[in-house]
Amino acid sequence: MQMLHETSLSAVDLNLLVVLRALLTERHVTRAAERIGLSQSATSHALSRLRELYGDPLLVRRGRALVLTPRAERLLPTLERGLSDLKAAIDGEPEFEPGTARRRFTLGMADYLQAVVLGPLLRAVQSAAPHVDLNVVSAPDLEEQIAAGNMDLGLQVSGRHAGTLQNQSLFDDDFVCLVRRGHPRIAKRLTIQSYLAARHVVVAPSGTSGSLVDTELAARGLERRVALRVSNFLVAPIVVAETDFLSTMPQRLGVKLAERYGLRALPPPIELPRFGFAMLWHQRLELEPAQRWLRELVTEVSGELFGSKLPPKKRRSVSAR
DNA sequence: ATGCACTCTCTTCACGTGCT
DNA sequence: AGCACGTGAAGAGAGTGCAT
Repeated sequence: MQMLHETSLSAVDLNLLVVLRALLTERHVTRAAERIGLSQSATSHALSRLRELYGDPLLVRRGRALVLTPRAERLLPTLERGLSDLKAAIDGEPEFEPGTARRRFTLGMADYLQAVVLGPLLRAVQSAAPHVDLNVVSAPDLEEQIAAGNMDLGLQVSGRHAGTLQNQSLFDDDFVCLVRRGHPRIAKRLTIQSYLAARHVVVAPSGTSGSLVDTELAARGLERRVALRVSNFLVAPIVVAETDFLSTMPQRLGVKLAERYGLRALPPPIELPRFGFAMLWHQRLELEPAQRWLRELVTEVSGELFGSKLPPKKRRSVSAR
């Protein structure tokens, strides 16, 4: 037989590793044989084959006892881990136990969603799975990252992805307009005239121009003055608080930011289409217990936060939840 | 699919060796 | 002397490769 480092797995009788584990833990051929249900002679022969396989005596006599060689000492933990993994591979995937599980999930979502979802999600994770940690990244190439296996789950605007990823709708959102209190040209209500007259700060995470709002305005033959384009949703309210700029943004975040920065949140002067958010994941993670737990938790948190649907449109006032 | 030869592993048995 | 490991021979059983 060849030395181990020159062979492939197929050339090795993996049952020998079971014998080896018994030998290394018992340090006694007869007891190892009893443990694995072989005769002493067969176990001794197996030890011979293992010695040839490893090119190392593995167990050497010291008086009446057998002691491990340094190679065998180093081998034992690897052997234990490997056989344990093999057993798990045969027995099947163990259930995910959130109460005791130690692992880190990587989630991808824009800063808007981070601001809205992360707080409640972290509280839910901490409560159900105290040893689970999160990495949250704002990746422009979300779907590629998920497909490449770099992310467990991604959240983004529904209907945007055209790939083969699995997806599930989470919640809908509307638009809201933010202006500072005491804005000189915008009174209680936001009219189309004052909307078009204002300077706008637009959030374009991908850096691209044009948005759903501009498309709707263009359909009516209208155009707004986009005086500032930023890539981060959390910058917009600061600009609005310190200038006479106006920002049109997702309502759920907008209302939250209006409270934080002392801004006014007003309904848009024209009907804008509602949009939704969904979570995306790779097909290969569909049945993985830990992934299923994570998706169920995100769904649950989204449901508790927003319900499945917003109230009917045509609201004339916008309030914080 | 079947039969045959070959290989491998295990078992039993016997015996040698080293240690207490 | 007794115990435990190592080695070898012989036979049984299972798996494999190959020819038919």
